[in-house]
Amino acid sequence: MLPQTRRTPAGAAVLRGDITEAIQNAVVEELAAVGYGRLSIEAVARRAGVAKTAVYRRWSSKLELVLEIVSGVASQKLSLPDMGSLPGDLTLFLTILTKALRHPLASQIIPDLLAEAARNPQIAETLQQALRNTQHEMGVLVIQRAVARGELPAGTDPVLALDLLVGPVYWHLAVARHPLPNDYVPRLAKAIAAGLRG
Amino acid sequence: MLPQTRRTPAGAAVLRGDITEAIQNAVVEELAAVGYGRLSIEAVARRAGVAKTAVYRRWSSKLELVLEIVSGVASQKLSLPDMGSLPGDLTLFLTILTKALRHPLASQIIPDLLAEAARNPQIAETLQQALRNTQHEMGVLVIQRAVARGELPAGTDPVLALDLLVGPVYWHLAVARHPLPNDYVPRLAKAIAAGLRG
Amino acid sequence: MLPQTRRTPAGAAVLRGDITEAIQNAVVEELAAVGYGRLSIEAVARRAGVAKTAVYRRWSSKLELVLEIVSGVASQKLSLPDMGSLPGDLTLFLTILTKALRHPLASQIIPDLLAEAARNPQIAETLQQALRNTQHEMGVLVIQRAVARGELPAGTDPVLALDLLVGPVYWHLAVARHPLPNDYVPRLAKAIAAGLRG
Amino acid sequence: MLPQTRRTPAGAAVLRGDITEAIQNAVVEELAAVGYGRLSIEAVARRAGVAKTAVYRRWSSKLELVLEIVSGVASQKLSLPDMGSLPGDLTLFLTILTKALRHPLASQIIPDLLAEAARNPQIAETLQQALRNTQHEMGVLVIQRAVARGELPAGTDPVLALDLLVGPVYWHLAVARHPLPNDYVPRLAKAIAAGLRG
DNA sequence: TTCTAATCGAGACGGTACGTCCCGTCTTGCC
DNA sequence: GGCAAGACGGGACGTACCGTCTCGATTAGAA
Repeated sequence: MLPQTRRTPAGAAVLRGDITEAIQNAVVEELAAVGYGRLSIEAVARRAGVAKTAVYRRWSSKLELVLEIVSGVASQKLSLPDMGSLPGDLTLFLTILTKALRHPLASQIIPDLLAEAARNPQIAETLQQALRNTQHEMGVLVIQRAVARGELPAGTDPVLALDLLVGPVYWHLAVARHPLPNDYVPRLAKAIAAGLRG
Repeated sequence: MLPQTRRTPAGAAVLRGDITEAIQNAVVEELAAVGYGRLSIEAVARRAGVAKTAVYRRWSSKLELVLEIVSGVASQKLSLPDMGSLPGDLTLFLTILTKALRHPLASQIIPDLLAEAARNPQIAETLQQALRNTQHEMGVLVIQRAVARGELPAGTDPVLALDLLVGPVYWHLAVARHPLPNDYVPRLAKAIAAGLRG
Repeated sequence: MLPQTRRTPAGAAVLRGDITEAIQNAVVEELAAVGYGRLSIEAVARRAGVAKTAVYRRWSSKLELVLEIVSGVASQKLSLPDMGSLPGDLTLFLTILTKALRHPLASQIIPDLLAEAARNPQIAETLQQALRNTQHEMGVLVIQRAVARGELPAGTDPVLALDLLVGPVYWHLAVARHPLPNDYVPRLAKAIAAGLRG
Repeated sequence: MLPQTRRTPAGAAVLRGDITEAIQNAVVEELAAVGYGRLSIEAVARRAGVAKTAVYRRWSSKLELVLEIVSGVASQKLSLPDMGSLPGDLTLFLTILTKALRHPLASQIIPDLLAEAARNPQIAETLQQALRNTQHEMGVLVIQRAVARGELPAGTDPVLALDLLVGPVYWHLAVARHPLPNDYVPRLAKAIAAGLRG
């Protein structure tokens, strides 16, 4: 039996149940293209090859639409393997972080959502949770391991440590928007390790 | 002699020539309120208590409007007095930076413009220049002084140093949007100094 | 089954499909109020309680809008029952004419459209057609009947006759804007009959 | 001594005191071109090659501007020489009337002012006076002479007579906008004389 | 001759309407 | 019942004029 199909005027055939997925993909692309502020259900539906009613039947506003997608990403708790030493853990963490921040969609969408979070508490809260489930947990884990190994003093402030870990890379990539120079990650890892120790 | 005034139908009296200023203030407020993407000339004019034509007579698009304002801020080259030692210079720099980033309008507008810069090269370029004239120059100055004093090795990378200087604070305040804990600035200054030294 | 309705934000319920009619009524009222020259689509939409787009979806200019309405009136070909004698026919004709010209909207709109016709050929043409379908055909009919009855000579010029029939009433009501004195219609009918007979 | 001149940027030299006259000419031309409803002081000033302030210093509104011009025309009381017989007087009167109504500016402006009079009492009043000073007085004179000569009965209604005199010509020229056929005036005069007599 | 007052142009101001383009909402009718 | 199609009200666009108002320059006549 053939899967049920629908035909758009352009002739494209889309699997029936894939409408939800098509919309969500379209949302991500639209977010990257025009940002949250200019994102419109109309454009999302157009990009997904779907009628507006199909979108509104699933989500009642563009806020809901975006939050559900961000939440989906945020809920993936990441784990960080133990590399045996603070510099090793730092290097791995920074490598993962730089890779994530260099992903084209992420680098377009994240600053936009952060900006929107400045005026929309629901987006802010969802993003905080996403941060907590990713960078925060991973970063704290790195610090705890280093303290346990005796590489860092017991009173090391995880908040300050996290700022030192994530801030420079975020600033360099997402704000200053420069490419990473050679050996950036290991040199940064070394500096952070020294900074936290001293 | 009284200054010449104009009277709006509503009876408000506005100093002539202040129209330009009123518009620019309105732009800043609108940017903070709704962001660049949703900023409309119509709303700016309304908030400034001015006719749309008065805006279009001065700027031909909302991009020009915003760029001129950002450029205005960016052109104020700041100087940093020499505090005599690296920790002193770092503390002063971080104090200025945290104060700037905690300004309500700045904390609303900067992330928005950064997000917009991801898809608008002109905004990106203008922001880069603004950064260069402020954080960048000040930060490099701090490093050069420390090298001259022998507090840092001659080969210290100013790029990495700047990322360490600005990144954590920006991340903490503008991204994570948390208040600064006690003694944050001196502790961060100490950690950065240690990190840069070795 | 109840008729389908739409609800405006103000709560008014308007029958679907009546939008076209509401717009046309508004056009007539606006024409009477401010004339063709100052008629604006915006005001029409406002008066009709309808969005501007709803107007532009139907007509592309105020000229089209007005022409369609005038054409609508013009297309109603009127017939004139035979009263059996020239004075009778004349009286009936003049009665119908005076009634039409005393209608408040007509007396406001007709002079305005005539004035506009002096500089707009399309309006002029449409009005000519309207005249032909109403006064002209009826008037010629009256003359033909009288000739057939032997009340008027065979060579009676219908053009001159029509001018005598319509001109005085139009002048009195629409130009001089005076009310009709007592017995005006029968006295005028008698004079015209005598005049045509020679 | 040369007359004092002023120079416009375009280089045209205009006699100083002629500004008033230039404006009034421009008003007449604008009235004919766009009608009262769309007439604007701005366009008048432009056509006259004069600044808007020069107009507003003399008249406070376009109504005043137009009324003064119309009044100027209206104040010229016309007299009609006695041709010795009713047909002769009628023919002369109709000849003058048709000549006036065929003047290009008149045929453009009169219908427009009549239309405007339907919604502006001041214009209506001024026009009535103009009519009274021209057609009305002349027409009544024709009737009175004919009564005195015994060509018309004593009880002849001057109002009805005037409608018969002016209406057909106005209708034919200004409303139906047709050219006058051959012998129109004498044939019309004959018909009117017969109509009034019988 | 200098001053003052009037008048000129030029043009910025607030405002209204233009005709267009999207948008979110809602209804309809096909499948 | 879900879907597309599309009309609806609404809002902003950027433009074009308009009447009002202010300005600086030029002129004319009085001091």
